[in-house]
Amino acid sequence: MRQSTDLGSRAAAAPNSHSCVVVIDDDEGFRESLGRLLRAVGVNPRLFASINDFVRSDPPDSPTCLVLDVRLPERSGLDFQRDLAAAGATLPIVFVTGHGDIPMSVQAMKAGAIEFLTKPFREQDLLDAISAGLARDRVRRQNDEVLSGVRARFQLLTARERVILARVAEGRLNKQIAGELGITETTVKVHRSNMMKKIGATSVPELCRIVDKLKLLKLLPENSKLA
Amino acid sequence: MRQSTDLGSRAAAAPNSHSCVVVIDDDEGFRESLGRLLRAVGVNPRLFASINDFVRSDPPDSPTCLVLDVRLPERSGLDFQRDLAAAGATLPIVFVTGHGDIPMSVQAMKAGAIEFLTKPFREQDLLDAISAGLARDRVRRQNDEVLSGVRARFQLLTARERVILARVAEGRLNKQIAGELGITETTVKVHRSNMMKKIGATSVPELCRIVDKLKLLKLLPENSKLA
DNA sequence: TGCGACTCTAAACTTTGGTTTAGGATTTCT
DNA sequence: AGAAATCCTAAACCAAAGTTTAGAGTCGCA
Repeated sequence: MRQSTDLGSRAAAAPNSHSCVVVIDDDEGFRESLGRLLRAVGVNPRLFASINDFVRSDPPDSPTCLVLDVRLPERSGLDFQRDLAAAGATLPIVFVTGHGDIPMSVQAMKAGAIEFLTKPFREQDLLDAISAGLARDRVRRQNDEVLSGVRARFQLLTARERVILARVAEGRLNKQIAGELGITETTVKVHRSNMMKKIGATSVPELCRIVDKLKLLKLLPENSKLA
Repeated sequence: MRQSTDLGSRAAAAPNSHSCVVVIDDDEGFRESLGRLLRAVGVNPRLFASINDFVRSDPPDSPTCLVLDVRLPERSGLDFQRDLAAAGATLPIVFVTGHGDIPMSVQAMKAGAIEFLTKPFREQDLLDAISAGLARDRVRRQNDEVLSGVRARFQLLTARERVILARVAEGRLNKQIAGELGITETTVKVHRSNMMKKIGATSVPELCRIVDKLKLLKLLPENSKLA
């Protein structure tokens, strides 16, 4: 039977060399055996006995997938999942547990877990889930990069330029903007020109796309008092 | 204990009068008791003994939530969920089962189920899930309405106008479009003007938003051969 | 106090967008 | 064959966008 992902496939030489699989489980035997399995398919896992051990370690700088036991000595895996979400970290999580129940699995999946496996499980199922998790994190990281770039350029804008940006993206004419802000059309044109250069847009549609990205992060206070 | 949703709350007189809760379960006793519960909180449920009974019935025209047993005589609830998704119907589903396991619940949640409850369950948990499902379907229906309107207007466009639409939304100048299509700028202006009227946009940003909605439905063939 | 950033303005100019009017050529359907 | 839709074009015109140059007023901060 063919597997549909790259992990565990002989054809994939080292497509995951720049990825990070974190295993957190208090059972050392399981941890080590999982470590061997992962190394066998070409990924270099980081093994931890507890969540705190992981939290204290260096944060990974490559696409990451967590393999997490639900029942852990300090915090439970589900609690940790909630904490991560509250902190804005959306790391993909594959839960693995020996003593799970349906409400647990449902809660985990509702909170965005990639997979919820019960021991014993088929190795390929875990590898597939990890592969999916890494793929998701890869996409998230790419989006984050783009977004942080846009956000940085937005920070370069003056208060006035931000207002102009919003109005232009709404489709208002220079004349209308000038009237609404109580300034002349020439001034609007100057601000607009400077804004477009700073934000890095060469056309209005391009500006719209940038604004859409910013809005996803709620960075624009919609209608600020600056108007 | 206070409930966080409208269902089962005394304050909600009839906020769900225009909604449809479909119960599919082969256990008549359970079906009827669930029906009484739902009527008690102000919703008028439709009860079915099998999936085929529901499929043969009139499709609901108001926000809908399915309450589905996983194990059913003909098709399993999970199979039905997959069939619905394949058919493009994204009805919210609340699974209810007496004989579930973790893989089942994980599969259901992965496929977008609202909730997966095991009998016996707390009534309020079910009501909360139904309420969440109805809310999701309400949002989906609103989006669908907007989208079908946009799609209908897009269908009014001629082939040429659709090309112009795409280029304008990309930020191309009339001069560039004319050059790329091998026609004069005047012609582009005429097509563009007609296109804007037909699609119902009064500004380029407005056009961009419309195009974004269309792209979500993959209606625009990106780079068509008409260029 | 003085520098720098921000905001605003005027005037003159070029480019682009948008509309109208008045056609010609082609295809499609009845 | 005739009507309708589509696609194309020209000329002329007005509105809007964008640029440049040059300068004035305000504010905060070193």
